[in-house]
Amino acid sequence: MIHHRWDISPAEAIALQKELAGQVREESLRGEIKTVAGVDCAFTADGRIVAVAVLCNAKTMAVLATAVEVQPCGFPYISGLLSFREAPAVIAAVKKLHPAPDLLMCDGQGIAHPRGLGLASHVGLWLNVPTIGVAKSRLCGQHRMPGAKRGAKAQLRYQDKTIGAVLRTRDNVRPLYISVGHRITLPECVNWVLRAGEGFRLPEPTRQADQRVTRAKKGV
DNA sequence: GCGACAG
DNA sequence: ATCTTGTCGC
Repeated sequence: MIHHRWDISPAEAIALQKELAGQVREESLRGEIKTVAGVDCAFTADGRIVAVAVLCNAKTMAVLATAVEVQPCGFPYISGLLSFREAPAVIAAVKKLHPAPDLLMCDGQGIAHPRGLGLASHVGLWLNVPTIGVAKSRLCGQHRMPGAKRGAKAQLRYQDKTIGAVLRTRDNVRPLYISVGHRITLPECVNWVLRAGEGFRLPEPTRQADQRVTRAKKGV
């Protein structure tokens, strides 16, 4: 269980990431996964961040509950420091979910990050919950393009290490960048992302959160 | 110095 | 992320 301040400088944030990365655990899921949640953020014109968390039945992906969190947002967007901008709101939204999810999918990288601590890993450590990094584009690393069919995948490599998977979730549609967030293995991440979505590029929990946050944003 | 760069 | 209509393709 980690804890630290969020109102720090970019230089301090980088130092903190290097320190926290060592606490990320890449291990098999424990116990039955009954619920899976997804979270996404949106920003208002007046500088506030809106986060929506959606809890789904892990077997049917039916939506069981949703939670919204709105906060003023201070930290700017800096590639590599995304969690310092979005994690506070994401964490608050997920905490409002009842029951707490058994697995969480975050919109961004997990360990597929230059210092090994993307949004999904940071949130996983903070909440001590298994997380998967589900990103729509690459932050770092190299890879070949996976086949065009749903399920095709390629390794995402960085500094001689496999840090994630480039996964095709729909035929002929841009692949997703999947990586371990915390307390899960890469093969399990790939399986859960595939089983969590059939007709869309994004897995259902993430797609629901993405869709609902856009609407929630208008409501305030 | 040049190019890359999650959301 | 956000500003934004119609349009091409499976």
